[in-house]
Amino acid sequence: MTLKMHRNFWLMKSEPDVYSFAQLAKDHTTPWEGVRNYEARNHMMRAHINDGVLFYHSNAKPPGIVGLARVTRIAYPDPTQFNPASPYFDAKATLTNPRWFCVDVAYDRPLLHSISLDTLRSTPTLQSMVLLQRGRLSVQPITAAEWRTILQLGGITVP
DNA sequence: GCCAACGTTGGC
DNA sequence: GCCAACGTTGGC
Repeated sequence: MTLKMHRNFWLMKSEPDVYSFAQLAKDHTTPWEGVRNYEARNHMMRAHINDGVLFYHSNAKPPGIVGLARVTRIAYPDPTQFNPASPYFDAKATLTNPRWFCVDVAYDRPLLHSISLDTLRSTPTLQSMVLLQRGRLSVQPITAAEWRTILQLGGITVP
């Protein structure tokens, strides 16, 4: 009888003007609402409780990874798709047939050193990061090796 | 604020 | 099912 620990890793982007890592520190946990891209959604639907999350600030100066979070609730229908007042409203979504899903993400810790996009680009072992291949995907998988490298770059010794 | 990259929509 | 038009993302 084996108990396999499934822990996957993700990078999630947010514009700090819209929702920052500092805000997550205050909120402790937040629904990762408003993802309206199928591939990003599909990644979230594969997330497990306790999966590691790299919190990435896009449209920031500089853009980069600023902290760690983790998944605390697996995918469920994103409530904003049903709300006509929300900017994320989707008229084609129904309660019985939702289109969009979100996960809950909890604050973990900041990186000691934020890692800019430039630094990621210039790190040889990170060249195959989805971020560097497919810039626009807002929820993307991170390999265990990339996770370790990034924590090391960020000055985190005990994950 | 610009604009390249690229995902989505909808007419056919 | 193609693909042109359109909208969005996100670095710069």
